[in-house]
Amino acid sequence: MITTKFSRQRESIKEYLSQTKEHPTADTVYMHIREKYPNISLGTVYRNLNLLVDLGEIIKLSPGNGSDRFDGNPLPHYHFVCTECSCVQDLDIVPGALDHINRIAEAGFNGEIQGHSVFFYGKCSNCKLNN
Amino acid sequence: MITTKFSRQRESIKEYLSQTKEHPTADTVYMHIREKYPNISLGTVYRNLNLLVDLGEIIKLSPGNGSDRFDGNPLPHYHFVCTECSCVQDLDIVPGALDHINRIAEAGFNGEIQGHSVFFYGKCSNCKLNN
DNA sequence: TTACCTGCAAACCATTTGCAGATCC
DNA sequence: GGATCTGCAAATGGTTTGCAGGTAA
Repeated sequence: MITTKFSRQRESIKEYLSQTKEHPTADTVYMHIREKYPNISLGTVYRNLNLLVDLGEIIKLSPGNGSDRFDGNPLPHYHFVCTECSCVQDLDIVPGALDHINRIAEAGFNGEIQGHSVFFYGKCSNCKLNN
Repeated sequence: MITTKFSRQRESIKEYLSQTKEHPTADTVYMHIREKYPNISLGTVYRNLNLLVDLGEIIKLSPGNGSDRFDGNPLPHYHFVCTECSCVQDLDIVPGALDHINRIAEAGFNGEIQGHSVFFYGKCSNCKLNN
């Protein structure tokens, strides 16, 4: 069990993440929180982001390209990554709509499939228009 | 277009990858190639791995945890990552069996879905037995 | 001969960590 | 008062890169 004490820095990070749809990197979070708490350090941002992930209050995304990103919505959902501008967007997929792929994967596999992580790639609506 | 000259180091890396099922990290590749070419440098291993990826002869996997891994089989297929021992294994999924998820993702999305990357998580057969 | 390739070492980038002091409860 | 938190700066780990000398074609 993880014990925590109140911290205004952590509160601010949580609030920022819950209100943005940008799926920011740790550094972007740092930039934003610094507007309110100019003395906050990048180390504190990383520590709190990891703590919030451990508490299950936010989610960490590792899309492969570059840095990890963070999502204030801890409920299971899927993400899209634009191959042109690298933006990350939530997808509007019915919860459970992809659960069946675990069974497909489990056929002919001797271990135990417990979950999956999926990223969809392509062009976001902006990049689709701009060329 | 990428132009290349023969290199015994690159040949050796390609051969090692085509023959192992370990999905090794760059460092593991380095260890193995060093048995035959003790003077090879890690930089050269990285350069050749990236070159082979660009040539489409191997595939780079980014399972999120720790370092990237490399797969000598460039044909599209899916992977399993063990949450206990972190091993990576090929899954025996019929080619195309998951193509339909792109259409699920595209419903209600304004951009253009061109592909996806999926990792399945759970316990490998070994770790399933050993507890 | 001239790309391309190599080893080496330094640089880079994202992330983590040790420390001494501050803060919450 | 004691555990948790902070800023700072240094350390870490994975990967890339500049350079000067080698090698394939």
